[in-house]
Amino acid sequence: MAEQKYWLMKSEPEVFSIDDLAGKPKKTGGWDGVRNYQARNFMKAMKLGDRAFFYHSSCEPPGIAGIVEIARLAYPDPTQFDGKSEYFEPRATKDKPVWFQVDVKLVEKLPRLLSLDELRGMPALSGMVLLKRGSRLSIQPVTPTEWDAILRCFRK
DNA sequence: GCCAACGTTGGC
DNA sequence: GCCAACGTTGGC
Repeated sequence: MAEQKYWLMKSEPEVFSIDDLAGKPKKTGGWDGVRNYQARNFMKAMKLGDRAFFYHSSCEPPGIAGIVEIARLAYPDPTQFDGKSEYFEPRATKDKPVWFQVDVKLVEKLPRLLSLDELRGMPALSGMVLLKRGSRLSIQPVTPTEWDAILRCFRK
C-alpha cells in the first residue's frame, strides 16, 4: 500500500460524536463544516486508507474516542451551498467550491476515552500538535511515533 | 501590505 | 461563562 498517513480530527460530540458515526449506514459519514484553510488543506492531503483519531472536543473530558479510516477523498462540502446552513459560504460556487470534506469510516471505538489529561502525561507525545499551547486546528497530522504510542495504551 | 478590531476555538 | 490564543476581515 502507498505510504499511510495518520491524522487527528476534532468534533464536538454534541454536534457529531463517534456514536453518531457508528449509527450511520456502513458506519461512514462526511466530515462537513470545516471552515479553516489549514484544516481544509490537510483534508485535501488525505489518502484512502489513511487513519485518524476521532477526538471529542468542548466536552468533559475532551479526548480521543476512536479510530476512523478515510473512505472518500476530499470533495466539495455540500453545506457551503446551503443558504439555510450555518456553514453557508456566499463566495462558493459549484464551479469554485471553497470548502472540502472527506468521508470517514469507523474502524473502532476505543474501549475507553483517552483523555487530554492522559495524553499530556505521555512523554512520547510532548511534540504533538494537539498538545501545543494555543493549538486549535481541527484537523491535524499525527506522526507514526505518536500514533503508535497512543495505540500502545490499549494493545499491551 | 499593515495591523487593529473582531470573531472563533476550546480548555478550564 | 471566561478568556488566551489564534485566524480573518477590512480600512487605510
